[in-house]
Amino acid sequence: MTERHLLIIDDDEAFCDILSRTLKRRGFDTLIALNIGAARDLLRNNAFSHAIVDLRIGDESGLEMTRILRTASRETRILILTGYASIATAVEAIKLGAMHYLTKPAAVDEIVAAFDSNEGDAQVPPPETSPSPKRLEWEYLQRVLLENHGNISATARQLGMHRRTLQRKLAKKPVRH
Amino acid sequence: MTERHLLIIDDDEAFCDILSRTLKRRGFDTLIALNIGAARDLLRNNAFSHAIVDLRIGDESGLEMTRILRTASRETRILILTGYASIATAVEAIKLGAMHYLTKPAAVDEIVAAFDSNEGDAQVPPPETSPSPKRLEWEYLQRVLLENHGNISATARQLGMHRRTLQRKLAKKPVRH
DNA sequence: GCGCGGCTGCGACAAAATGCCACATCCCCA
DNA sequence: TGGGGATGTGGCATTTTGTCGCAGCCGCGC
Repeated sequence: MTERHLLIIDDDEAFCDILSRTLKRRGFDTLIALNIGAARDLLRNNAFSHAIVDLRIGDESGLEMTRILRTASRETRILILTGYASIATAVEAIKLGAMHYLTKPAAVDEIVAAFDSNEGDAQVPPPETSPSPKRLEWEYLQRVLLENHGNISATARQLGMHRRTLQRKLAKKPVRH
Repeated sequence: MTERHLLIIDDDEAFCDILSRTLKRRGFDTLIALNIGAARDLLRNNAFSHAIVDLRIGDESGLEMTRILRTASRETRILILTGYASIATAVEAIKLGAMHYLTKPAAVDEIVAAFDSNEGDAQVPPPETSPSPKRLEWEYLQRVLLENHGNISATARQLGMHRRTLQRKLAKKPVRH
């Protein structure tokens, strides 16, 4: 495997840490930047073959970050990974040269698969099995619930779902697969 | 104004007619194709500077149509316009060379603006609100479906859900928020 | 102490979604 | 011409929702 220097740009430090650690086990050599300034500094002294960027880096824009990465190197494989996904930003990101656009939550396998797709055009077959929609939803609910400090009513409002329904979903155990 | 030859590919004839008439008033010289075959025929004898393509042309794929258009001419400004919008297909379409991706219903002004807009000077802010679980699921289904090249049975297996259920979910239009 | 607003858990019931089986087509031939 | 797989659809039995309503708690200001 060739060198895989990966830069993760996301303002969520805990998320970065976990992602970084996991990807290191997968053979990536990762660095983290919590904002665009930090990323710029790292770019001065490093060349990255891969990058994962969040759309919202604090109050900064991941699209701007993408532009910077692209300017620094046309070789970098840029992956957008965000909880604030929209079609408009996806379109923009791809135009800017991002190679893929995933929404949180996403399995690490999916991230790696996205990076590997088209690499030397050896097509990666789709995984045998992916998380079920139920599983994805459960993780998502947990994440938003955390954002709302465990407030069920607020979470339900934010998600546009009925509080009763959210309660019931949370009461259930996560589906395995 | 330079010549604006526009090809509309959509299986909804009424929609095509209205759109065509409106855009003619805006100075476009439009032709309509209700399916890929018809579009192919028109491409044999015409060169188009612009194209609007629906993602679901009957049971055919707008992505496939985009590929064909791109092959026919690298100059054509291709706009995807669909009621079944998803991030996965948007990413794919832009990679294939579409210049923009709008969701139905879209104002004619938006369409024209999209055609006229030049390179990504667009400032797209990420959304404030989180997507509803339904929306997230829709996006996910579309993504996996694309991975499986549109094979519904395979997608259902991969996701561990019933094929019938997947069919039904796909048949529905995506929820807005 | 008291009322108010917001959050929470939960029962009940109708409406909608899902799981599951069956069948008729198609299409392809790795 | 056969077999295997994919697809579209109809018809149920089950589950899961959407919605209301009600009661209990808690923090806060008067």
